[in-house]
Amino acid sequence: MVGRGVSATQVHPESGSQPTACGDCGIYRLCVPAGLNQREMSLLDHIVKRKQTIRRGQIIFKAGQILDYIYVIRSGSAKTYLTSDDGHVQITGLHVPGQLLGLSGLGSKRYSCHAMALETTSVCKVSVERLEAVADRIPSVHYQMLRMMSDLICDNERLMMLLGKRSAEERLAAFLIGLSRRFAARNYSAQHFNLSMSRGDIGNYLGMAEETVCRVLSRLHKFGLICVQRRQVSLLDFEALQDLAKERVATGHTLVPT
Amino acid sequence: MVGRGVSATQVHPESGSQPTACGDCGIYRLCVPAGLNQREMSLLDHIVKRKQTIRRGQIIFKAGQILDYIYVIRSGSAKTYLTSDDGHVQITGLHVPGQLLGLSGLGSKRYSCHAMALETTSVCKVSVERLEAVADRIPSVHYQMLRMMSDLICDNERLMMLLGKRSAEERLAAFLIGLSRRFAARNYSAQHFNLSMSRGDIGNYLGMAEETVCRVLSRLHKFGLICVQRRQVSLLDFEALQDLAKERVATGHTLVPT
DNA sequence: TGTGGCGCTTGATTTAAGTCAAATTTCTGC
DNA sequence: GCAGAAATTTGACTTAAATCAAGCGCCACA
Repeated sequence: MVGRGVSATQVHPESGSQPTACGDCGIYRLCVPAGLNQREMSLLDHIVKRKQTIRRGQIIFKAGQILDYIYVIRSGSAKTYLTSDDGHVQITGLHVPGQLLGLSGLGSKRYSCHAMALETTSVCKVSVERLEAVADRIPSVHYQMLRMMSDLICDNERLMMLLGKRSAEERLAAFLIGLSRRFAARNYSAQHFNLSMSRGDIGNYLGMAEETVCRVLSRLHKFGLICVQRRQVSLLDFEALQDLAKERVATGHTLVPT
Repeated sequence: MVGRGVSATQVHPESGSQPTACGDCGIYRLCVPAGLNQREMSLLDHIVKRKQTIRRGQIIFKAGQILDYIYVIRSGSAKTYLTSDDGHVQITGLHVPGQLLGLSGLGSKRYSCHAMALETTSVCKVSVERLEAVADRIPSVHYQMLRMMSDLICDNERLMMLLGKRSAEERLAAFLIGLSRRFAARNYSAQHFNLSMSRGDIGNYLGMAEETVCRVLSRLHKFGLICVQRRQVSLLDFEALQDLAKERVATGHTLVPT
């Protein structure tokens, strides 16, 4: 059984410590300072407001606001989403430690989407103005920014592939595998983790009804591919999940109860 | 009746002329040199290989190849797409004049997707290596790159909103309106234009079957919102299309034949 | 100028997933 | 600890869109 109420994010050795310089941060390889030398990193260090804590459900920024800060997730997670005039909401991203929030607004100087913490989340705040000043002096910071943005675009491309034309089962399997890989890259457990989003949010993100998310999760559980209890997930058969996520057989290849 | 076989893209005053400096290019405001001064633009001018012509169906680059050039569409259009190991294809973008191709590969130094011309298309080729050299000397070029990438991310966010959870009718209406707006921004006709993609491609892009694209287009035609003949489209009732694209009424609000 | 083929269209049928509804469990604030 | 709210689950039914299938029309190329 999976430990109840113990979030995977609490496993990280970093949490609970005092604000740290970028070089000592557990995720700096995934963050802006990756590839900078000592001197460059120290310049960056000076413009980062470290370790703001944001509670679950709290809004980090809203679409349309002036883009004053870029946020980096240190621990926890956040969702980004758009809302249309008719009240429809679309979640556009699920963000985990090491990811930057706000990049899509750099062009217009305004946030292009809303961002909300999905759990208690620790972020670094970087003033855009000062970041630009530093970037003008250190070309590699510019390249880091470009890298992170192009990575974001690649993520979006992959997500589009997922949303394009796949069954609910395939999408959810791919979603779980993708999450697992991202956690693995951050030294969290790839097998046991916490879905910080509600069923409704997952459904919105993946383009299916909340009830469908429940049903598919139940089915995957019943067939022993995963174990879900509320928001705790364990991936039991990674291989089978991968097959489900990738394979496209012409005739409806789905799991059916015996 | 819409002129048969005359592509909207041929309306542009630019086409047919000789290679031009960036400052004389009809779309420079949408392109990298936007906002540069004379001196900066002239530096950029020197590293641009102008006016390569690519024929319909020709591949511009493939995913995985070393990212040597960024391409800018001068006229025509291109699609970008991903392929998965199982042969599934997902179109991730439809690109029109002024848009850059290849940006998503900047992080990994390899193209992250394939790109193919949808019609006879004219592009500028920019060496990434030399672009980076120029960008290191002219900070504003860096900002232009950032701007174009963040715009691309915004486009993707909006697309995700579209694909998320909307009916076939809404998606197609939004697709047509979006295309129309993009053409308008480029001084092409917002009312009459050429769908450079096949029904199959549109379906793939919007996450629906080819047959559904046909049926929805027919329906929109029958109700007088648009006029379609093969790939020539005229938007006859922009208002109604907008309503269709945006409005979300709880009870299935769709056009039904009397 | 005929012809093969691809792209498009339309109809009939099936089906995956949505919607509605209700029970149950878990969380939160007091 | 308890009441109320929120999240999750499951079942029954409906439906939008997919699939299967066949015919048509335009275009390219011999």
